[in-house]
Amino acid sequence: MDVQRLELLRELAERHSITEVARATHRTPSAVSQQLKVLEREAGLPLTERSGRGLILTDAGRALARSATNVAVALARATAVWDEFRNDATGEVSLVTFPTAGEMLLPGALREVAAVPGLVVNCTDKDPELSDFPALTAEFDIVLAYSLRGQLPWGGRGLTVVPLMTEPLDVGLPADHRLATRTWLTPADVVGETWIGAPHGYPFERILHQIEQKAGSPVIVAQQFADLRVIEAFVVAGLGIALVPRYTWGGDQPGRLVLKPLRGVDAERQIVALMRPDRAERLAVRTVVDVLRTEAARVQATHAAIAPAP
Amino acid sequence: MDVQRLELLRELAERHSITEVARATHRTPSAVSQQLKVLEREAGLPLTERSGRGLILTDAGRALARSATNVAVALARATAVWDEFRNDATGEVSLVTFPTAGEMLLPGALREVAAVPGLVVNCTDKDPELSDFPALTAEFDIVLAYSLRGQLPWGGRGLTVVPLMTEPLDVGLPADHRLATRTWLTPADVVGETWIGAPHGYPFERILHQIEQKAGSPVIVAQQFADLRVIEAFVVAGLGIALVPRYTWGGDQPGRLVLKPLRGVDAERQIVALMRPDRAERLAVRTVVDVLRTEAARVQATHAAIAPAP
DNA sequence: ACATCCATGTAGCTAAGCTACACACTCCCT
DNA sequence: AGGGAGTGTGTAGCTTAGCTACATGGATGT
Repeated sequence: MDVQRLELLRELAERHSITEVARATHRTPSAVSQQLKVLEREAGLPLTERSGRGLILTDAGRALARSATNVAVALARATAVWDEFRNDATGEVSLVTFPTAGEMLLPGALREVAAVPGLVVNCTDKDPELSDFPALTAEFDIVLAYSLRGQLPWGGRGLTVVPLMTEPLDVGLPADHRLATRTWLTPADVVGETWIGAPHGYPFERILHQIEQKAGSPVIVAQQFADLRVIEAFVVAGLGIALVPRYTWGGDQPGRLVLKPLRGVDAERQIVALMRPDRAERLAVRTVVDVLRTEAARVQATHAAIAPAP
Repeated sequence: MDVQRLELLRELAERHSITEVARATHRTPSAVSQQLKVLEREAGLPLTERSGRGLILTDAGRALARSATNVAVALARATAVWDEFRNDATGEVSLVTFPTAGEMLLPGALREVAAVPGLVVNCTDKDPELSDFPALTAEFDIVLAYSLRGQLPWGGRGLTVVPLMTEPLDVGLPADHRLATRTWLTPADVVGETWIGAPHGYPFERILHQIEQKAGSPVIVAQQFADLRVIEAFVVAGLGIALVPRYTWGGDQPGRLVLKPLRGVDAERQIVALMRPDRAERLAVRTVVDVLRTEAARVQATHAAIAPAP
């Protein structure tokens, strides 16, 4: 069976539209349609069926698309093998990050990457809801994503996930707050406070729910911001307290914002690299991921040194 | 990378000659040569080098050929997936067997296979030396082979090996032999006898060596035959004793030939199905192998019932 | 030294797969 | 209801990858 056609089917499984597949593969929709029709004839059973004006895969189609992924992985691994033979981690790698990880990891990582000649990394930042991370793998080689402990929204979807670090989420307080002298806090300590929260779909929301459950009373969320800088400004202004990622909080509020660890709830997030399995095999991609891993370890070690965990 | 070209490289790794690859893939040598040249240009480094009038693979070429096998496996698995969807174990499967296994397993197995419409099995028999079994996988989908315990001549070569049964090798005696009343024998019992052996490269030879080692004196091998029927005839004629596979000995010498188990040496052989990994994934091939496995179990159970092991 | 077997060039053809355009269908919005 | 914008799918025609047929040059062995 022709592997190109399988590839098209696999793209269709992700993009849910022939037009989109055509755009992604630099082809005409007609060409895609024709090739899928040939594939269907060879298979001898329907792989797609119309649903409204788009079309969706049948069970057989989905199963075949899954196999197609394995083929793509084997193929990518083959090209990686000979890239290794030439020691040639060359090419373009596209990466999308959420803001805080971009700030924390990318500058250091890209400095390392610059040492590899011919390796180009194109970065963008997006601030998606938690559930939207997997969809980005269709567009980008590497997706920096986060999740809370135990929660794996990208499990079972056949994506490759490489853990980079786990980052504690502390409680950010103004320096003159009544709790600012404590070494650590419990849900009961903070449940009565006014909170600066995050919009729906962001993980911090879940931790506030945990605090409510542990303390037995609801928290008061005054504002909801996606941008951490804004949140920090509000905290410093005394308008509330907030959950702040320990390694990521801004140095632009020195002395005016203090972080206190939270005990009794799983207050940490996992930062991972999320990839389509075939793309994860490319030597250039693997090189970038390796750099990210060491950079993450470096950041974590640095913070542990200057402020040892309680 | 084009998978067809990788396939050609893989064939070249096995057949060691462009002409042979061309013959096997129904192409002209020129076409094969051109495609390999394209592959080499894409790879950016030499994959083959001339050796005399033929050519051999470079290290890079071999590594790439190995990856090509994984691609072929993934691809074969994909076509198997949709064959399963259609419940369509159709096609031709070629099989080569050594004589005794062919006699023991194939009639029953092919009767089972006949129940699957559209599944055709083409069988041949060959009586190769032990070391020649792997080469046959280039030509046949399934190779029935045997090996002694602990010995795996086809390990590390990337072949798929499915165990079918382990068959004890007993000592065949004429019915009026002085040892014919014993229930089992030791190396010391039989080392002084005159033996009918097998030619070089056959596994029985190794067991005779083991007998010599255990008993401490050399055995006398009078004749060397490959065909078991001939051996049995010589034994019945009182010209010597011989190692005889327990499940395979002929019923054409009823009462005139008795088998006695041998203790103290590893007197058994493993009968396995040997396949190229990609071919092993074909649904039709897997179906035939499954039938062979159950048939082997049936034969083994039947013998255990009529003559329980000591 | 000649015959033989090999890989590999070159010219030319066939057919797979693309684009461009036209058409049919579903949805949504006024 | 009825366009308009979205979808997938046919048809005609072209481009080119990849094949065959034949010729060439190097290595082997008698």
